[in-house]
Amino acid sequence: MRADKCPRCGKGPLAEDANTGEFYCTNCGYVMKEKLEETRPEWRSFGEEQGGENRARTGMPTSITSFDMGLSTVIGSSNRDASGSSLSGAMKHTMDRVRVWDKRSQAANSFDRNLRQAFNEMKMFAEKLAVRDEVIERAAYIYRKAVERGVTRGRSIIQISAASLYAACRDMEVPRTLKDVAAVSNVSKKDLARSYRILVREMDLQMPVPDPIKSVSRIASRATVGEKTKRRALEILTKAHQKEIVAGKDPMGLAAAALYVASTLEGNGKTQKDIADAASITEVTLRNRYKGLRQALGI
DNA sequence: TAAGATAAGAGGGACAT
DNA sequence: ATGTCAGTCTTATCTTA
Repeated sequence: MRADKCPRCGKGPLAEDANTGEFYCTNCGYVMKEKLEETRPEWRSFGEEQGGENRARTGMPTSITSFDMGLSTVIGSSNRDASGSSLSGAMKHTMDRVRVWDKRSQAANSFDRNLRQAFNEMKMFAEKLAVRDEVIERAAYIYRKAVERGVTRGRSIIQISAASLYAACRDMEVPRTLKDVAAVSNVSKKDLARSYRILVREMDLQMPVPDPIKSVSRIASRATVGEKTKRRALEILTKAHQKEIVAGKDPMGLAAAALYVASTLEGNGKTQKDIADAASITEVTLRNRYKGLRQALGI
């Protein structure tokens, strides 16, 4: 699996630097920008509703989910310049300073260690949630900002990681509920919700209002209702939106209710329980939305 | 058996104190 | 900071068709 030819001089062989894990050409000295394993494209599909046709590429050249942005060159310790002569005293001093900062970029401090751990957690959560890589990138960005602003102080990495991921989903309108994220992250829904709100408040995040329409196909596939019913549910939701009865309501509940109405209208016997289970809400909540929907639309 | 109704409890936002 | 209030969702239980 490992290429052993240098992309610059075409020869080789390549060797791994024991300290940095980087690969370099033993012939010309060319250093790979990436760890070799990450350079090959890796194709996979995401999400149950995309059905596999929506493919994304993993292994970005420089990813902010990598704690040091993938820049991992290390400055050596010998006080010699490129041609091998000794450095002047002033230059030695300068190089010392450079090395200090270089070290700091190597996860030598708690800031980077913290980020690295958080990113690993978020990747694991995201994998289980089957969300696209862009969402992870977004989550990583939010987390980094949160740490820089000191929002995370006194809160667990896991909690803020999960909250960042949830925030990223919200931000990018990927329909994942608090419950979903809580389940994969082992953080209670309550704590997750609280951390999420803290993130939003402390960082003045502007979140789009969750759109029930985005949730419909998710519920539909889980409850195995047909495409026709799904489209009907979408029409119902659009009408409901015009009647302005959707404000402040749980989007999952609305989506589920619309699907239930559509399903009844189409005459394929889905019970309230079927739909409610598929949407991870209670039958009562579904009924309440359903009642409002029927009223507003005169069904 | 499915659908509807009722009641109690939790958690958070808005607003006032 | 703390308390109250209205509104929402959830769970449990009972009734109705």
